[in-house]
Amino acid sequence: MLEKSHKYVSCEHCLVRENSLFKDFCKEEVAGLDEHKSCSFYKKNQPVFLEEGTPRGVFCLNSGKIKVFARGEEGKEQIIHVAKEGEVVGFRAMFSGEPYRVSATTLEDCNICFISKSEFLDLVDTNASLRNGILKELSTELADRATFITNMAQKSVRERLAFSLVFLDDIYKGEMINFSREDLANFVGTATETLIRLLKELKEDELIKTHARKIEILNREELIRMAGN
Amino acid sequence: MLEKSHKYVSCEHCLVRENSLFKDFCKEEVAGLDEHKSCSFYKKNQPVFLEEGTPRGVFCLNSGKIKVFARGEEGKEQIIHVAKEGEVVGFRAMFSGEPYRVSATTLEDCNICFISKSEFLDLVDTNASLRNGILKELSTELADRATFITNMAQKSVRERLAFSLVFLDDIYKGEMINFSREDLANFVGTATETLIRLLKELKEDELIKTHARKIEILNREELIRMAGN
DNA sequence: CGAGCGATTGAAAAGACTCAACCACCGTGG
DNA sequence: CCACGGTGGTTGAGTCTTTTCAATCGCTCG
Repeated sequence: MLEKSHKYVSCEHCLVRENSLFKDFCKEEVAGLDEHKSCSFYKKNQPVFLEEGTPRGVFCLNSGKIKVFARGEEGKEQIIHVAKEGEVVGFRAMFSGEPYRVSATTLEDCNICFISKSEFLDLVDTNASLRNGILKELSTELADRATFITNMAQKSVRERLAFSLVFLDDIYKGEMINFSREDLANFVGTATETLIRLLKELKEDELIKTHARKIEILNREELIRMAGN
Repeated sequence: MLEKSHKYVSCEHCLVRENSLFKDFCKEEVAGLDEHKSCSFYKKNQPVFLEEGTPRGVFCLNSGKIKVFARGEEGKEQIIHVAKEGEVVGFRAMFSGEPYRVSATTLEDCNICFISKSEFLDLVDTNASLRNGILKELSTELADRATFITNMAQKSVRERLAFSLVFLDDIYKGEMINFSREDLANFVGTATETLIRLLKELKEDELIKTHARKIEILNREELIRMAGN
């Protein structure tokens, strides 16, 4: 059961909009957004959309973090992306004309605004700056994924872990990384046990420190070196 | 040294245009394309564009095949994509505002048409159907890469090889797969020696047959089963 | 307080990689 | 026409990483 309490956030006063695709919207456009969007509260570990489902609109993340993942053969998750405040999630599926090919789930409590597909596509049609932002975003992400593939294919698990920790450190700017071991393993692309063993080594080398499940980065530079790019 | 002989192919009579991004162009638009494009002949193993280079336009593949690849830490190639006749290559970089993040090289002799960045972006601005085609293409490819990442992370080399062979079988429709062992290894994401050993097993199981470097698919169904998706 | 899930550890096995050598084919020049 | 050199393909042996399976621990929640 989806338990969503409504906690309205106006786009006009949205603090994270400046990081989003809608950053260049003028006053009228923002007002238009506000009129057509809805807001929902999602609890931790609640699905936002599911593979195979029909895309009905885009999700603008007002607060909280989300994981986007695909499932491999035996249902094992592979986390493809971690989205944070300000990000618009699920807009790729607006253009593909297909069901979702990935799923998204909240990693913590989230406030998420929803804009319907027709509304969003209207905006794309009429707003050149949004359109260009989307083209740029899609292109950049495509290149990022090429790097991701290369890392997966050529780096050791240890290197990928270092890489992932640095990546997540950016996402959790300021705070400690708050990821279950399983999620972290599914992001790095390894078995949970292997991940835990490697985390232990990093702890012994004083590159990180753990506080229960939370991970604190102690030596970012060395992790970057270890990641090897 | 780039040795290119010019062998002009008009877009109007281009047999592969119907598969390309430009398939919906009307007569006038095709004429416009023709006016602004140039044609070049590329020999086998000739670079089309290089990582770090500045994108100046897009390449429309009239005949031949191209590999698109990233380089890992020690310069090892990871092949991300194989493009065939009709495909437009390099258009992602038109939107990202960054240097190329991947390289492209011909796998065989190719005829390639070139459309400059400004011309291409003009077309995108004025032609909604092209624009939508691009948005769709980018989105679909993004999802494909999510699958690619998942395969890399979760499948064994044997499964990835089976997957790759089926994939290449589609690209080389009708013909045998004509890939160096090293390129194939760099596509599967493994060491050349491992690749050769696994090919040998597939030969013993009569799923494939090799003719010198060329690979003939004997049992596609079983390969699909083996690939596991 | 007990159930249950997530985190952790150990031991053994499997998968893949590296290194080193060898083979086979192909085009070149004598 | 043949020896030569070079590149790409193939094989073998040994090693290391990573996975798997099984078991234990520890904490949180009802």
